[in-house]
Amino acid sequence: MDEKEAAGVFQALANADRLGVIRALVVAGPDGLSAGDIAIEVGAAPSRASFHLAALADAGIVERERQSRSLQYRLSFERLGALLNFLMEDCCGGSAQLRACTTGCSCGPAPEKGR
Amino acid sequence: MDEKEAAGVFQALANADRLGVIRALVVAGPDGLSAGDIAIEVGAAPSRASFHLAALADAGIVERERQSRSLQYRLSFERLGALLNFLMEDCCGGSAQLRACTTGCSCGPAPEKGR
DNA sequence: CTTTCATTTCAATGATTCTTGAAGTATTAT
DNA sequence: ATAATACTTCAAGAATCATTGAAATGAAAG
Repeated sequence: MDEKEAAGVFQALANADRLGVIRALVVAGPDGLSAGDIAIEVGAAPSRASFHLAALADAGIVERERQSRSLQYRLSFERLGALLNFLMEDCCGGSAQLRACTTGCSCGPAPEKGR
Repeated sequence: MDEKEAAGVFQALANADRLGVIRALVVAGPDGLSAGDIAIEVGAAPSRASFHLAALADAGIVERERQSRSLQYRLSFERLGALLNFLMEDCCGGSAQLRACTTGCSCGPAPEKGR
């Protein structure tokens, strides 16, 4: 992932509705949620929800699959993880200082360079 | 950090020039860089660099301090770490699945909820 | 085959964001 | 004081993004 691609993924995260979608999809688990349920969950009209889902799908953050009438969306943890890796490693050089500020992660010592 | 604030910080990261600024500031270390040096580093005209630096400063990602004639910018690792925490913990509920996709971090087991 | 349901796409509009060059502000040197 | 340096702010225009409601598509049911 290069800077331009990462910028696109960050752009996809740069919206409260879309972060709400992600939160809902994490809660929903591996089965995901239908577009309609997501729309209700974030309190947006169908076309608005669809617009935001398309932005997330374009960025690769969500994947969709038709399930009879409805489209089921689920989160791409791989993609989200790749973005975090870009920021931590490629952009910030695995900075120990940044690592230290990331309390959500019970990290051991910084990994060796080039692993 | 709530969804709206996080969206603002993601917006600040949603630009290749600004990611370049961050990269340059990580490399520069704790002393940071002057606005002029940053402009050269990312290959942008002064006013354009200033515009992007203002976006980063508004989002709290960089801090600045006058040093004689020039303004010295440095990265706020705290702020960047807080964003990563928001995504990992508040938004994604500390998801083991996301953790597993974040190879940059040599994590042990997921931290207990509410630590 | 027509209707219904679920969702997307379209079109129009308004709001933000980005870029550029010119003008303005702060700080130091002569 | 004047000039030079280092930035920022402003103004105008182009580009992108978001919201709304209406129309179109795809899948299933009657």
